[in-house]
Amino acid sequence: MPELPEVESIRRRLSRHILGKPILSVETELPRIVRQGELSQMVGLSITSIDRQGKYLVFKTNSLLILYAHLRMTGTFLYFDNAEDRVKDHICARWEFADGELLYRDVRTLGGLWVSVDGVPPWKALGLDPLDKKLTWKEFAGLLSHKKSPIKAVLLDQSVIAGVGNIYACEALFAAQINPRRPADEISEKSYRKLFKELKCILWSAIEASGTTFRDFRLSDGREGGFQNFLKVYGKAGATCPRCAQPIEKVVVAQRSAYFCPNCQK
DNA sequence: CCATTTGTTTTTAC
DNA sequence: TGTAAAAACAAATG
Ligand SMILES: [Zn+2]
Repeated sequence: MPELPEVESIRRRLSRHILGKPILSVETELPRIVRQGELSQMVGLSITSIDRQGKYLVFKTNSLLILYAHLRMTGTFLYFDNAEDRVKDHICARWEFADGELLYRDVRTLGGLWVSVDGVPPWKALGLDPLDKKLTWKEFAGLLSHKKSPIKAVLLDQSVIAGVGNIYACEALFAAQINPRRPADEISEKSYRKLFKELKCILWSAIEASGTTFRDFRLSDGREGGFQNFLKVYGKAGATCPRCAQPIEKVVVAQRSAYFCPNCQK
């Protein structure tokens, strides 16, 4: 499930391979995933930069055209040199360069691509990036602490903080020892300070490890990320808590599964 | 066929 | 009017 670290890992790898190369041809194998415009509009252009906004990827080109992408559950971008073997199944779109090929692969096909020529992004509201160097813990606390919803629901709200998904919300709350069901307005400043620190630490560590491979996620070269080996609670219902050895529980918070230690997280 | 998985948008409720 | 909770939605997998 691509969240901020997985999307960032993809962004970094693609940036090393496709910038400035003319797009010779484009094939749309699953038109349904192109939510706006046509990929064929990109033929002849080259990508000048790749940015990330929350979990969206933003491909700017040497024209006004911008390609936006959201990977949802199982989407990923793959890049292969001409000589390399590559996966053949579940490919939704391909961009051909002189020396290689960019692929969008999506097993469950819930992701989306938007071709925009007016500069209007596909998202309605996106909050701040938790890794924004200018963001302070007090600002972070200010954004969350007036909400009455469970803290986990607020962390997942992309209009508040952009990029955190289920895995890293669970892991950050465990590290900060906060119960995912606790209302956001009942959390102390001290706890918010710890949550902000732990969230950033986990996200940076996950980027360092090239993300988490859980079920379908693969890196841009088809290999797995490494952060799943560092997960403490996500997907570990029934396992013993690494902090207190009590069992990890799985509950539903805001229509999402939440994994936590009832003994450590208050 | 159903449960499960996800983030976002839409709808409903307060 | 605004916020919050719930439902809808996309589609494939086991
Ligand atoms: Zn514990």
